[in-house]
Amino acid sequence: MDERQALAAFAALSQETRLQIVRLLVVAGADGMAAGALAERVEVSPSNISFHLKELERAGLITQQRESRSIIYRAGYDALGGLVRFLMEDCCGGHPEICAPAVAAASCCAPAGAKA
Amino acid sequence: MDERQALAAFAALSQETRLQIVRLLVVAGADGMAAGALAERVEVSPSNISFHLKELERAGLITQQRESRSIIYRAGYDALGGLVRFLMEDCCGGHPEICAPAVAAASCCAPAGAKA
DNA sequence: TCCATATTTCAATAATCCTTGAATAGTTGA
DNA sequence: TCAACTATTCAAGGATTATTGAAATATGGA
Repeated sequence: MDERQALAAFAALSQETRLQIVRLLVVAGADGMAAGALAERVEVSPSNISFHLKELERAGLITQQRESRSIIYRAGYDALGGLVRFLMEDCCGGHPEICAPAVAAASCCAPAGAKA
Repeated sequence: MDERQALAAFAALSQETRLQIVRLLVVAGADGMAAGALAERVEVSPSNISFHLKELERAGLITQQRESRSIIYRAGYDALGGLVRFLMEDCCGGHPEICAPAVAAASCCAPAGAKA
């Protein structure tokens, strides 16, 4: 992840519809969701969801895969992780306790036993 | 962290100068940096850095504190952590191994021994 | 008080982004 | 092949955001 990619990713996430899409896909996990299903959930037109999905893909935050008539979108967990890493690089000047809140945040779904 | 705050935060991070500011402050830790020092490092005019610092503060990502003539800015690690948590909420549909890359990302500066 | 330092505010211009609806393209089953 | 379903593309208009330089504010020391 370089600065250019990070900027594109943050820009992608700074729009309501797109942020909702990413969050839905993050929850959906490996199953992903079809474009139409996403459009229903976030209540926007097909053409509008398509516009935003393209933007998210261009930013590298989601992937697409055709499955019969539908196109399934999935969260790009690697890219999301890379984004967090880029933002927190060399953080807190050697005093880990200072940025503990930020670090702890990502233990979101770690299996019991793994700690941040 | 609600959606409104998250959108403001991502919008704030989606601009080159502001992203550089946040990254510098994340590295600076508790010491923070003065507005002028930031302006020098990212090579923009005083008025421009001021504009972007205000934007970052409005988004809740940084804090300011006057110290004699200078105004010292510091990263808001709580807000950054909250942002990550918001993005990853209920992630990966109950399959933690899928979003492991994202979770691992935030072990950035964890003290030796802690791992994600 | 006067000057220098450090930073912010303001107004105007330039650039970018979102929404909308109609038209187009790919896939499937009859 | 035809019709239905699913999704994307395109162009136009409206709205938001960044940059610039000059002027203003706040602080500290002579």
